[in-house]
Order: sequence, then structure tokens, then C-alpha cells
Amino acid sequence: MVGESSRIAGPDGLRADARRNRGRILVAARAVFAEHGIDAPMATVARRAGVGVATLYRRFPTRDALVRAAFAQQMETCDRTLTEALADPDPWRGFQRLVETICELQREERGFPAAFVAAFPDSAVEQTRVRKRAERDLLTLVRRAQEAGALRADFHPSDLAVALLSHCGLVTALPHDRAASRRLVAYLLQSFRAEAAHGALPPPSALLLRSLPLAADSSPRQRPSRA
Amino acid sequence: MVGESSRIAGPDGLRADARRNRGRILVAARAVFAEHGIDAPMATVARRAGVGVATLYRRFPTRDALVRAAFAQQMETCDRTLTEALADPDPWRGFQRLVETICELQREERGFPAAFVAAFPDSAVEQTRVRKRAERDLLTLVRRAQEAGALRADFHPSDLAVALLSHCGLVTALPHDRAASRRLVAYLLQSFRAEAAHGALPPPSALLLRSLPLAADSSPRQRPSRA
DNA sequence: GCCTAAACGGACGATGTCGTCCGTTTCACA
DNA sequence: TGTGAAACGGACGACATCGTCCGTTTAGGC
Repeated sequence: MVGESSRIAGPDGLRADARRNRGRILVAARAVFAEHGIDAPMATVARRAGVGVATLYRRFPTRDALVRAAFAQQMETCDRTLTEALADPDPWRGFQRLVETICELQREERGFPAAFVAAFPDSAVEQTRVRKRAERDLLTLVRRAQEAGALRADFHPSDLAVALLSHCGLVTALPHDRAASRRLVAYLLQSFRAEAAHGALPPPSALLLRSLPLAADSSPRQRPSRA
Repeated sequence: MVGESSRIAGPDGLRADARRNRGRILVAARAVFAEHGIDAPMATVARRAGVGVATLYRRFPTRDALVRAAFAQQMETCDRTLTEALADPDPWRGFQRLVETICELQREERGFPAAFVAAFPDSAVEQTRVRKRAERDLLTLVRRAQEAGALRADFHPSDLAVALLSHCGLVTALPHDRAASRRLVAYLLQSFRAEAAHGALPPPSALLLRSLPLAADSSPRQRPSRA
């Protein structure tokens, strides 16, 4: 029901006051989610934003939509970081910075970890263009770092998801403990180095492999049928 | 208000039917928590156990009490595993088995990770005897493994908490993905090996250090004053 | 078998959150 | 400055969960 270019239309089709309120809501959402967790009442967000509940629901029909929009900026930062990592002439340094930056984002922007985890299963379903590109970039980054002899050969791209999700869990459990977060990141990065490869690793996650089809699959995407 | 040995008294002061129901509740709680998470309605647990809500509340006045009781067995397994690890002539093997066993418990007994994390901040406050002994044992295990040259010298006992909490987070995010869990454990254990120590690590968590006073402090316990 | 204290379970009021409805206000173009 | 569509916000009914109250049932010593 998009009015076919009626009288008023901002750059995004919103009236000025509506756009202003939308921004306020997003700021309030981040603050409230950071303080009370991602399950905080919608009314709390609305009150904080100085807006009625109806306005909030009009812009973001579901909590999920609000969460996604609130942390879209952080998600974009992740994406940009990947691009920068790929541009780094030293692939290991790029990889290292990627992990450190994303984890730092998770550590500093409270509420983001929950959003990150929540977005995970769903974002595997929605095959956006940006996501597919990110997957391809990650694959390239990993391969380069391995070819440079810095990243261990048995590292699998899904291991990055393992690292980030476990780090999410840590900062969720200990939101104020930056040192613990840094320690985990340091340990993980060291264990990803080629020199750290001593014993054999158990096989990589098949589930993550499926949800993020990182392997260069030439077959057309097949909708997995639920039993 | 324990009746001074009135007419009826089981070994634990409960009547036979009460004890039976208590057991049913605990079984049901584990099942429900595994299926619907630790925040599942109390009524669901009661229904599953085939008892009324009142009975449930009579035995376990708070959800927290129920959670603790439901996973007390798992907690005890953790404790026993530590004792066994300490008894192992090879301290590294003991350490490794400790980590692997606890993580396996977290992985297989769904609902336990949430209980584990939930218990963390509180159990640091309640200074039970078993807990203090566990801390001392852990300290001993770590020192021995380090003296044997297997565990890296800059490993800090609080790093075990970091590892277990992050693993909790991973299995919470991906409850069905055993492979991911195993991968993380393998990476972490490799990074704890002395050979993996390459760069310097950031300082260990001061918060965890305080909540679990693992360092052999001879000073009397001092109540940390909140500002 | 009797009897009483203990255990039981369902009903119920309180609380909090959700998401919608609808009368009012505001924007922005003419 | 007038006008109508868009945006606004608070009120409200629906719904779920909590934790207690109280009448009923049952265990188990005598």
C-alpha cells in the first residue's frame, strides 16, 4: 500500500517528524537493550524514546524488526571490517583484526551480542546479497591466510562462527568483564595460528556448514525440507 | 519449624508420597528446561510431573531453588570430575579430562548450561565448603600441570571459568551442534598447552579473580565495599 | 480400622506485557 | 493560510504467568 508518490515524501518515504521519531526509537532501543537485555518491554523503549507505543509498533511491527534495525549499524560495521580485512596486504593481520574488531564490538556495545546470536539462525535463511558477498569474502580471507602459512590449514570458515558465538556467550554471561573477553580472544587467535596446530581437530560443524554455505557450492540453492 | 521428630519422618523428613513427588518434579524440571529453556513456566513443570503447582512451590519456593536442585547432580559430577582430575598421575591429562568432561556435560544435558551460567554470580557469593575445596583443588591441578611443563605458565585459574562460560554460550546458541562444541573445546585445550604460548596474553580477568578468590590469599576474607 | 498431621491440587486474584483501536495533532503542499 | 493525509499517543482488552489460599485426600503411627 505505498501511496504512489503522494504529496509528501522524504528520502525514505517518511515525513520529517516520523523520521525523527524513528531515529529516537533506535537510540532508545540500544540504550534499553543494553540496560535490561533484549527482552525488555517494548513500552520501556517507547517511553525512553519519548514516543507512544503505537508509534513504536507502527515503525517496528515486531521486536525482532526493532532489534535488527537497532543493531544494523553494528552489523554493517562487521561487514565493513571484513572488507578492510580483505584489503590488508597481510592476510593474517587482516584476519586477526577482523576477529578482534567484531569481538570488541560485542564487548563494548552491550545488547549487541544478544542481537548477534538472535540474528544467527534467521540470517542463515534470508540470503541477502550482502551476506553472500560476506561469505565469499570470508572464504577468500581464510584461504589467503592459510596459503600465507599463518592460519592453520585445518581451520574451517565455520570456526569463525564458533569463535564469535562463544565470545558472545562469554560477554553475555559477564557483561562487565572486558579482561575475560580479551583473554578469550587472545587464546582463540593463538590457537588459530599455524604454529599452534599440534593434535588433530575434531571435524568441523556440519550444521554451521549448512546454515552458512561457505564452501564454494556450484549447485543451485536447495530449500531444505523440514521433516 | 522442623517438627521435633513427630510421628512420621522419612530419612529426609519427608513423607513417602512427598519424596516421590519431589523426585518426579526434578525429572520433569530437567526435561522441561531442556525443551523450553530455563524460563519455562513453573506450571509446565508441574503438569509434566503430574503434580499441582502448589506442590511444586511447596518443595521449591523459587525458580532458582528448582533450577539448583534439578542440576545439583550435574554440579556434583563437575565436582567429582575435579577430584578425579587431581588424582590423575598425569596432571595435563587430568586437566584436559576435566575440561572435556564438564563441556560434554554442558553439551549433552540441555538446560544445564543456562543453569551453570545462572549459578555463577550467586555461587561466588555463597561460600560453601565444597566450593572452597574445589577452588583449592583447581589451583593445585593448575600448578601441577604448569610445573609438568604441559600447561602454559601464563594460564590463570580464572581462564578455566572463561573457557567454560564461553562454551556455555556456544551450546546455548547452538544446542544441537555437538561438532561446534567439540571444536571449541579442542581449540581451547590446544591454546592452553605450553607449546601454544607465543605472544603475551592480556591480563587475566580481575572480576573473575575477585568472585572466585583462587589465588592463595592468606588475608582474611574482606567484604568488598560497593561504592 | 481410626485419626491427625502432612501433603495435595485446583482455583483465583495480582501483575505485567502485548498489540490494536481510535480520537487528536501535526506536517507539508497548494 | 487552508486542508487532508500521515503521524501521534494513550487507553484498553486479551493473554500468560505468578504465587497463594483453602478445601480435600492420603499416609502411617496407634
